[in-house]
Amino acid sequence: MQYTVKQLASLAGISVRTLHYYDQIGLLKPASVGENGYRYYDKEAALRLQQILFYRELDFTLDEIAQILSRPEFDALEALGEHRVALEARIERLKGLIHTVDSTILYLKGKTTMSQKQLFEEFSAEKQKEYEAEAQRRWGEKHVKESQKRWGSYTAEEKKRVLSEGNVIYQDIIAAMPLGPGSPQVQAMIARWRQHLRYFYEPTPDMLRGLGDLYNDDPDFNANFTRMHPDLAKFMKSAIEIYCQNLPVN
Amino acid sequence: MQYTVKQLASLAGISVRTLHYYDQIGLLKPASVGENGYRYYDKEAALRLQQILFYRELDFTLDEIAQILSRPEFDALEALGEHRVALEARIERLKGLIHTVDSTILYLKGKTTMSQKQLFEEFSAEKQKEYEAEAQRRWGEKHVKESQKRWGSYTAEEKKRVLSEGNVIYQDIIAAMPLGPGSPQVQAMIARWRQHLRYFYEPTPDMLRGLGDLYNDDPDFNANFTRMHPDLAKFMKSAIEIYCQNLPVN
DNA sequence: CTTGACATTAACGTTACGTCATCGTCTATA
DNA sequence: TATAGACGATGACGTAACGTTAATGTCAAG
Repeated sequence: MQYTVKQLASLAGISVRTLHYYDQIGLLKPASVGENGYRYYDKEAALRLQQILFYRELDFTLDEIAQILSRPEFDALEALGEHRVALEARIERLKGLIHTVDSTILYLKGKTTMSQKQLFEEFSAEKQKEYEAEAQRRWGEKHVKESQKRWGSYTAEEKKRVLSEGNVIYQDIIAAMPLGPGSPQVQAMIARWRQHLRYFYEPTPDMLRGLGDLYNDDPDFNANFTRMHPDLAKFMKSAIEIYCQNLPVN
Repeated sequence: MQYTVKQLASLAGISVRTLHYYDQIGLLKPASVGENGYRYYDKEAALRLQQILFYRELDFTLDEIAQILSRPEFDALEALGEHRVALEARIERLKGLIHTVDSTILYLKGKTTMSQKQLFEEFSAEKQKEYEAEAQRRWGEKHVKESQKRWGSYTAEEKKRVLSEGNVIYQDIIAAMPLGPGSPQVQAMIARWRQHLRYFYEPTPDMLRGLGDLYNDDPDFNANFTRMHPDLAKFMKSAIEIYCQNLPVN
């Protein structure tokens, strides 16, 4: 029994174009081609198509499907195993995204907790000066001046936005604390946090470590972090340490 | 303070090309363009870029991001809410895929015996309740009550016999799959299967079709069928369809 | 003045097809 | 037998969000 493109397509619930395409990339060739150029598929081709569609539904790329079908069954098992891992990673990522969405929603709804607001204000007011003094002791004059300049050049509105972005990050980190400081999720958040710091200055790995210490040792900083979560400062420090260790050597 | 493309790009951790692209599509225009054609960004642009990157990390499309940033904050909330739902749907889908991957792995490992037992237990235990709930949504109360009554009136021994009979039918169908869903052999098995359903309720053609869909769409049913053979659910559906079409008009 | 870093635009490649557009082929019917 | 209409083919553009050359212009430093 032979199928034309239309027949096979409607049988499998796909479009004719898809069959053309699969022929084009060599994934599924017709059993024969008439001298009029028409494609004719046989049952074997139909079965191969079933396999293709099965793996396609599993979100394999057509390239991967070609690999799997060309190699013996053993490769299929291996590919499925790896694919499973990839799917799980995607789920974890999506879960993280949902969480961030949630905290952003909360923030936008103005449900910022008292503690957040406090962190907020303290950063923007005189604490900034103390912070600068502390930073100066730690990293010298140059960076501090830059920090001052950058921060001072923002309007009040902008400062508010920047600080609130920081709050979202901290809230995310708190939520991810059970996963451990070395978990990919937390490490990704640290990366985000590092990006965030650029509003203030260019952070070197050493400075990141220094901040980890600062959050623990400085009473004011420590108080702010503890207000959000009792273990946050400590957690940040170890997460930062791991983050710095995994940084490319450059 | 002005940034060149490179400066802003490395500040934000993105590529120059990305900035070019964002300019091109009008998502982020430079604050000014020199007469040499160079793009210059100011801090306002940098802040907007931060927003863009934030939403981008949340898997919003650039189109959506443009919408969100152009409308007031209220729209952002709405968008985030919808986005949350979409993310959850993606997770559910991925979970289903993982399940299918697992059963396919099991199948390829030749663990069919084990899988039969599992089908067995899941069908007989709580799954029966869920199944009834689903059936209720589909066909209303009457049939379900009848199903419950019939099924509930069997002893454990009888239930076991009925379920194992079902498994035998499915295994027969799997063996006959290469013959095609319209083959007389398979059609005879579908008739046998229909008889078998009478243990649960009186199946009308419409309900048979509904079952075909259910076996494909419901994750639990689908998982059970996929465990036996990756294509069984789809195959059942088309075989049922053919069977119903060839049914005498009464 | 040269060199090297950085800037620009243009254009193709990527994935898996959808969607015309143009044109040839087959089949049933007037 | 002429023709309409269904079906076949190929070609080419469009999609999303950039990556990647390529060719060329500009700027700061030595």
